[in-house]
Amino acid sequence: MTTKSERTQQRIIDAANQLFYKKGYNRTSFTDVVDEAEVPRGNIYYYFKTKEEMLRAVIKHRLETTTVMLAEWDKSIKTPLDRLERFIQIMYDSTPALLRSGCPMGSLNVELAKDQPELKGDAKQLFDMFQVWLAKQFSLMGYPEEARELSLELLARGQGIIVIAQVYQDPGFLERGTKEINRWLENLERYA
Amino acid sequence: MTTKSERTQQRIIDAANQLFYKKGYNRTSFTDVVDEAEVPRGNIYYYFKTKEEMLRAVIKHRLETTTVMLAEWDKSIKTPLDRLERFIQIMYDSTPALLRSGCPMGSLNVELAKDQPELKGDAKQLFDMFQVWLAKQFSLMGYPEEARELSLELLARGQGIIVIAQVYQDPGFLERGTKEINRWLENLERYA
DNA sequence: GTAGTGTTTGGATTATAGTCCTAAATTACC
DNA sequence: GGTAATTTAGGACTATAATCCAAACACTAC
Repeated sequence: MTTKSERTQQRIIDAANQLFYKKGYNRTSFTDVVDEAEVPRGNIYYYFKTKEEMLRAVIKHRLETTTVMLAEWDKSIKTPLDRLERFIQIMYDSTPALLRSGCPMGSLNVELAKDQPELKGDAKQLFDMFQVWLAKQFSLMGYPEEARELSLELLARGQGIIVIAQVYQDPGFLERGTKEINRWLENLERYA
Repeated sequence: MTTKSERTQQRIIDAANQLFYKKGYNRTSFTDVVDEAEVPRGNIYYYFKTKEEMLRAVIKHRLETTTVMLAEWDKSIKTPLDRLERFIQIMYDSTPALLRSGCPMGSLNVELAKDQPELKGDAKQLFDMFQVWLAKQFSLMGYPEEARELSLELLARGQGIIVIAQVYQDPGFLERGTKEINRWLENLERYA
């Protein structure tokens, strides 16, 4: 059972998570979080002394939910190709959010990479988690040597497509892009 | 001849341009700009009443210098393939800056797209300028129908590679990525 | 039921941001 | 050379941010 305190903390993390995504980390204020989470002004400092701490909690939360998601995929999806395509699928499924606010992982990294190196290190973990999982799939698919490079290439393709689709507010570009990635993956499988 | 006032304004724009790139727009303060440009605190408001205005001036400046650069390329480089490869070349040449601060155009758009729609419109012009020029090259190369799509694809590839290279601080990935783009362009040329 | 720890409040405090003002200095023009 | 317009200059002002505080409340263990 969860205590009330734990639920409050979770409400804060959820609110911060949303706001960091929609407005960016730096443009999100404590006031924003407090309003969204509906906790009284001063209370938030009981849970997070600084904004950095809050961001780390948000990243931790994202890592946890992603871990669960990937583990489920590992269990429920049998072939590495299908798993990779499932990964691409979330891009397609998230079209509205991606057009509005970009990639939650990519845009956070781009923002923090500018001149907040300590926080950047934390945000990078999000990429690492996907990168390692993707590499495993490529490895299983028959590309153990190229696995890392292929995983980075897949991530890069996704990031690029999302940036351009967002700039041009073009869901079609996102759709064609994901289709093209799937073709690429299927060819890799074919010639493995 | 340039007046002292014009030179001061240019110094401000240059300083803002640099800072917006290195620290991001939102994290750059007037104080930062004032210090970097070495103009007295209050003087800056004689030139730019608001930060938005300053950003627009920076974007205008970037558009102007880019226009000049592309016009020069048009003049000095004969074939569309060579022009496209020249474009890719600047990515490779800018490796250190890209690893440090990302793509000046991409990161600005990603930042402003979050929740500053008015400014986002201005930043988008930077992409437009390249997009139109790239499309022209693809058109000349023999792909008039697909020109726009190919230009977006090229931009997307570039953006993706830069994001990943920055996240992983991996100049090699950037190098291999640009090489791969060149191969793709040469194949397009071959089968035009 | 009382002590003690954990939690909740709202407002106070401090720092920093953006913006404005006014007077002095400089430049441009008749 | 003198007057008007432009530019400089530094500090004042306001808004908003992050952070802290101390008193109240609530729950748990004895």
